[in-house]
Amino acid sequence: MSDDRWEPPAILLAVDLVILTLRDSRLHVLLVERGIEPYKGAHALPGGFLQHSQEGLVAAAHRELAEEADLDVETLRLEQLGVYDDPDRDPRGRVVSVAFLAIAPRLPEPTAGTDAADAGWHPTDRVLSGDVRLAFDHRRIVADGIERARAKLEHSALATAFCGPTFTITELQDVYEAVWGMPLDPRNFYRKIKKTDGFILPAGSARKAATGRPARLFRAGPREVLYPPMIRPVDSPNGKEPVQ
Amino acid sequence: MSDDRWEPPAILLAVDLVILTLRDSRLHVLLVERGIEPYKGAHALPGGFLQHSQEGLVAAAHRELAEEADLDVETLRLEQLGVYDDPDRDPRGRVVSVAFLAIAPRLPEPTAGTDAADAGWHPTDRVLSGDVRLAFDHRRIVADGIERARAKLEHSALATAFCGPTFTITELQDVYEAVWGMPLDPRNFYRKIKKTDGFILPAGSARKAATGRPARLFRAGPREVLYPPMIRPVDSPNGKEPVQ
DNA sequence: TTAATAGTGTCTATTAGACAATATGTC
DNA sequence: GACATATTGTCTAATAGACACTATTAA
Repeated sequence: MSDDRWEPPAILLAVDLVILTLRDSRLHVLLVERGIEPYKGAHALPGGFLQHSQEGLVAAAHRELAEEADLDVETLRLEQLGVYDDPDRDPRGRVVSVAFLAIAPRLPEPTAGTDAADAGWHPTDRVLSGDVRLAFDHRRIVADGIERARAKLEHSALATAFCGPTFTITELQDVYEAVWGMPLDPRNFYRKIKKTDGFILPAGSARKAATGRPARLFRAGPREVLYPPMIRPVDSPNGKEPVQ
Repeated sequence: MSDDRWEPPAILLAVDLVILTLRDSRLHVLLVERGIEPYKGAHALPGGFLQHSQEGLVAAAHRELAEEADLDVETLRLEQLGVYDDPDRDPRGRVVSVAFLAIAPRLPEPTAGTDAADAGWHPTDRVLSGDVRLAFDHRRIVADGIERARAKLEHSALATAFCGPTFTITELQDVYEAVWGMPLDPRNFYRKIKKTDGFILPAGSARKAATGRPARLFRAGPREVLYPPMIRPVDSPNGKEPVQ
């Protein structure tokens, strides 16, 4: 610990938010355009410093999201993603940032707030590929957030958080396909979802049909943890052969 | 973000360490006896404040571990466990703590360092049950660390980190049984482990036998991610609580 | 009717789980 | 020999994956 004359180090605490949503069956992340230096004009995750010593991290995250993107944030469930503390990650000095992850259903285009020149959804693949360049270490944070979402889709009912209050099983499959980045067999998916007790519940009668048979509607069920889990087809994990 | 006359809040950053090991087939956690207020004399996780503004979190964790428990810490791989930021968690003021998790093979009894009156291994069940009371919110942190270890045993080769350089399959099973807290069938376990390519590699010939047939020796293989995963028998699909 | 999507059924290869049988050491 | 633990084998129920088939709407 410390002796009595020890001087607390000057370290700033910040929060960064990875907000993911689905638009046109593609995974998108919420980015702002930075209005101040450093990285002025560059894209970045919403976020900022804790404002006073009693402010909680989650409270700060909600505040920044409201300030920068004017999103209705009450319904978002923030989950701790990790701490980013590379001493050189911010040119202003030592900034330790706690990243949060949240999943949003289809939301209206956010309006720019005060601090950020612009806020909007960007396809995650354009961020990961480097086509959209992010300030600080935010690309890494986005990558970590996506990987977390992929993993959580396997073991939790997180997928329903991407959907509105009611949804079809095909819409739910769209979520899995977009986040996992791979196609799934609709028939096996349907069977697996319906056999997982408490994952989804019937919600009224059928609806929707630009064409084809109308789909039944469901809503999120009480089950949070999926057991057995949804299985993410092997893309190429750590060197396992397709078949022995 | 901030305007130019904004005063940085006085927030202290700390690290806490959950070091788990196996002793007599029971899961143990490393605790120190606090030598200073608050909670002087109580058990607590090793940890402490960042000492200067350029010190990294992992570096601080290593330093504290060396100071307080005099453990050879070079081989420990620290993994971020989470951030604990309840404004009331420390009576001295606002202390935000980053917890790390590490798994240690059987280690010698640690010797007390300078800051801590005593350091030693304590069975985790006595911590979780409340028989051993911890300072601050450290009981919660230990619980989170154990749950993380349980989950990681399913999908990673973490179990080998509990073992020495070489081990038998039965010893590996002991790890799973102790961390998961449930018995496993040795024959099915044996088959499952051996069919997972790259999990373990043969290491010399047989050895060890107080009684019974000598077991073959193995060492950790290159595989880090287990696919398909080890399956934790369902005893209660305990839900994960949302991060506050 | 056709087109298009929703939903069901069926077969097969794999595997988790239960547990018998055999191997190899010490006493 | 008895005993204890390690290792292999075998049977069965469950299920992921592939895919044919039926159902229900709009045009």
